[in-house]
Amino acid sequence: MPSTSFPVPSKFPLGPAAAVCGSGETLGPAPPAGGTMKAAEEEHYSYASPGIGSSLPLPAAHTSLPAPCHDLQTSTPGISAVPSANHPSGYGGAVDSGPSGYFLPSTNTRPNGAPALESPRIEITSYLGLHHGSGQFFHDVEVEDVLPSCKRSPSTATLHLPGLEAYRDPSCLSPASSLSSRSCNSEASSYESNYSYPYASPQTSPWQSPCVSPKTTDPEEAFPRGLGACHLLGSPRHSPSTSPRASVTEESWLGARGSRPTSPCNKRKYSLNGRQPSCSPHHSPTPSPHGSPRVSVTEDTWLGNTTQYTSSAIVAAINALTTDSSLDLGDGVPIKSRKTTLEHAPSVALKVEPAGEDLGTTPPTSDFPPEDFAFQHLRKGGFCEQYLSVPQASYQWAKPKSLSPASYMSPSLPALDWQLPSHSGPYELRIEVQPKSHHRAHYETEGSRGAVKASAGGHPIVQLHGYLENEPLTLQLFIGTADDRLLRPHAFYQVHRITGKTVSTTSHEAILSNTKVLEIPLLPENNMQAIIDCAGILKLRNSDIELRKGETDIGRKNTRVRLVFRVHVPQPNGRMLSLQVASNPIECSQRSAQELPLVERQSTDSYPVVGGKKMILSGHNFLQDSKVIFVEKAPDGHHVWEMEAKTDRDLCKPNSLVVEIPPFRNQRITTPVQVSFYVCNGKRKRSQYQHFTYLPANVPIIKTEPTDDYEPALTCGPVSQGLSPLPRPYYSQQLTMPPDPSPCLVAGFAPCPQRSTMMSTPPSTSPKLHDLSSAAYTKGIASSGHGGHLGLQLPAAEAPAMQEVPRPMAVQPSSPEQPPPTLLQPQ
DNA sequence: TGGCTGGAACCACAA
DNA sequence: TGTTGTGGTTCCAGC
Repeated sequence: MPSTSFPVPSKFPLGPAAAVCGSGETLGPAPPAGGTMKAAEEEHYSYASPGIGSSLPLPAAHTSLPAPCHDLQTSTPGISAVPSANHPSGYGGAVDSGPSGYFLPSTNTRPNGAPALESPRIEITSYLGLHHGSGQFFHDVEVEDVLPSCKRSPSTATLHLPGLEAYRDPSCLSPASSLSSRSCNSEASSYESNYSYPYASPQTSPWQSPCVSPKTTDPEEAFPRGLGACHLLGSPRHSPSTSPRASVTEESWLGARGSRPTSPCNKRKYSLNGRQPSCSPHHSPTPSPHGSPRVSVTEDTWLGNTTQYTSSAIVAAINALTTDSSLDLGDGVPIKSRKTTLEHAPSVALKVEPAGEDLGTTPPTSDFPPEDFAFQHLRKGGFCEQYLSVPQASYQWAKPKSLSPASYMSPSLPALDWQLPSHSGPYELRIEVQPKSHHRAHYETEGSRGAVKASAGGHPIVQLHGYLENEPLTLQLFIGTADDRLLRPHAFYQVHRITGKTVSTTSHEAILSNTKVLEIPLLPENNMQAIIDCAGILKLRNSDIELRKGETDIGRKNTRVRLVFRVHVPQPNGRMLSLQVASNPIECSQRSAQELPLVERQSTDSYPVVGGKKMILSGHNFLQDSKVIFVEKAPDGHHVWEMEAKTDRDLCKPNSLVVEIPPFRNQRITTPVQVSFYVCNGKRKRSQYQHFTYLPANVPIIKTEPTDDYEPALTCGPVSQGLSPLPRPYYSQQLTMPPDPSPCLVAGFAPCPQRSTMMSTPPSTSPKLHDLSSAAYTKGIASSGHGGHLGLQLPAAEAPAMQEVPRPMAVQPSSPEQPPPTLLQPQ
C-alpha cells in the first residue's frame, strides 16, 4: 500500500497519522468517531483544509487496523506505493513518495518482524498553502484568478477514524460475499462507498489487499489522468476489475458469470475465479491478496478532496475548525465499479495506463468555456495531481459514517438530510424546469444512461433568485428520496456526473456523508441559473446498500428519487444561508417507468366535499382501465374511506386522465380534510399517493378550474419548489418556515404551520416566507445515514448556515402512510 | 470508438 | 410446496 501523503503545512504534524499508525496495531473495533477520532482531530488538526480535508480519509482511520493487515499490505504485490520519479516534487512528491517517516518512524516494524506497513498517510495541505506556498500550484492560482470568487461549499475538513461504521456488516460481508460480475465492482464500490468493513477483521482490512487501483468514474474526471506516474502500479484508472464487462483480465478472474445478483441479503452465489464467495453473508471469504477492499485513489475522492474553495470559504472552514465527518469524500459513494475495482491486484497492477494520460500533461484548456475551464482546471490542475497517488479509497471503507444526524455537528453546513427552505429573505432557489418524471438510472455495470432530462426536452434548470452579488456560488446537487418521508439523500441512488460534448454545464463531484454531490457553478453572468445537463443517476445495488450498517431502507421498489439542489449563500455576517429545493419525483426503474402510472400534475388540488368536478391528471402510463382511488387515511395509516372516482375513458390518454372528484364521505366537515388518491392500473401497479383536500361545502372555492398554470408560486409559494406544479404534498418537503418558528418550539412541539406545505393553500394563505431570521433546518432523525424518516425541524435562528444547535421543532411528516402531519415528536 | 438508449434475458424473491 | 408474477440486475445491440 502506498503511503498516502498529503502535503501538510507544518502546523499539521500529521499527528493523527502517526498516532494512528501507532495505534494501528491495536486490534479491535475502532473507537467511536466521537471519541478517539475526535480527540485526534482536535489535537492534531486544529485546522483542516476545506477542500482537502473535507473528504480525505485520514490516517486516523486506521487506528483499528490490525497489524497483520499491514503485513499483508506490504507483502502484497499489487500494491505499491512506489514513489514515482515522475512525481512532482514538493507537495506532489510528498504524495506518493512522501517520506515514510513522515508519519511513521522508519523503524516501525511489525511484531512479526515484517516491515511495518506504513500506515496510510495523508498529509493535508491547506488549500491556501498550496496556492501560496508552492509554485507548483500555480494552476490553482490561476484558477483563482479565473474564478476568484467561485465559492465552493465551505465544506469543512473532516478527519475520520475508520471502522466506526461499516458499510456492510462485517459478519455479512466479505469481498466475496458480494460477487458476481460486480464483485469486483461492488467491492470496490462498496468500499469506496465507505461501506466500511469492520475494524478488526483482517479480511476486511484494506491492508490485506495489495490492490491499489484508483478508480474513476469518469474518464473525464481525470485528475488521475495525468497521474499515470503517480499512480501506484501504473494504472490509476483501469484495473481489470474496473470493467467487469470489457476486460479480458477480468474474465480471467471473474470467470463465467453464474447467476445474476439479486437484491438484498447478499444471496448471490457467484464464484469469482478462485474466490469462492461465501454463500452466506456471514461467511467471510478467505482473505486473499487479491480480494480485498480496494486501496485506491479515486477521482471522485480526489475531486472531492480537491474541491476548491474561495478564500472566504477557507476562512470559514478555518474558523469552523471542524471535524465534521460528514464531509468525507471518501466516505462512501460507490463509484462506477467497473472502472473502479481494485481487487485482483495482479491484474490491476499490470494494467498499464494509456500513455496519453500522463501525469500532469493535461492542459487546461481551451476545451472548456471560461467557467468550465476554471473548474476543469481546478480539477485537473497540478493541485490535484499532486495527490493522485493517494489511495484514499482504501481508507474509505473504514471511515466512520455519520449514522446519526446528531453526529453531524459541522458548524458550517447543514447535513444533506436536513430539511432546508427553498426561500429565505430575498433569496429563492427555484427549479425553473423540472426533470422528467422518468429517468432510467444506470448501474455501475452499465454505461451511463445520460443526464436527466426535462419533460419538454432539454434539461432541468435551476436558478437562484434574489442574489445580486457578483460572486459565483456553487450549486450542489444530490439525489434525494421521493418517498413519503422527509427528504434525505437516497441510499440507493447517487448522482452521476455526465460529461461530454453534449454537456454544457461544468460540474464537479464531491462526496458528503456517503452521498455524492455534484457541484455546479452558479454564475452571475448566467443570472445565477444553471442548466442541469450534467447529472445522471447511478443506481447502486440494493444488496450493497442494504447491508450497509445502519441502513434501514430497502431498495426494492424504492425507485423514486428527486434531484435536490442546494446553494449556500454567504451572508454579510460571515455565515452561510443554505437553501434547498427538490425536484419532482423521478422514477428510476426501467420497469416501473414502463408500467407504473405516474401522476405529475393534477388540475385541482382541493374542492368542496360535494365533489363532482372534473379533475385532469397529467402523468404517464395512464390506461383506459386506470382507476383513480380516493382514500382517507386514519392517523395510523388505515384507510378510513376509499372511493373510486369516475374516469372518463374517452378522454383518457397515456399521459392524461380525466377524473371526476367523488363526493367526500362526510359532507359536513367544517375544516378542510386532506385525503389522497392514486391511479391504479391493476394489481400492484399504482401511482404514488397524491394529495387532495376536501373543503367544507360552504367554503368558497379558490381555485377549481383545471388549468395549465401550474404555478408553484401561486399555489404553494416557495415551498412548492421542486414539487409538482400543483401541490404534491407527499413531496412537499421543502421547508416552510413560519414567520416565527418559536411557536413550534414550545408547548411540546405543537402543530406547526409547516403543515401548510401539505395543504393546498392559495397564495394568500400560504405560509409567509421566512426571512433570514426565521430560516430553519429540519433535520431528519435518522437512525442511519439515510434512515431518517421523521425529523425534527431545527430552526437555525438567523442563518441556516449557522447550524446552531438544533432546537426540536414540529415538522410535518409527509407520509401518507403516517399519521397526519399534526405533530411530530422529537425522537 | 465510446456514450447513450431501448429492450430484454436471467434470476431470485414475493405473492 | 410448487407455480407464477414481479422486480433487480446485467447484457446486448443499435444509434
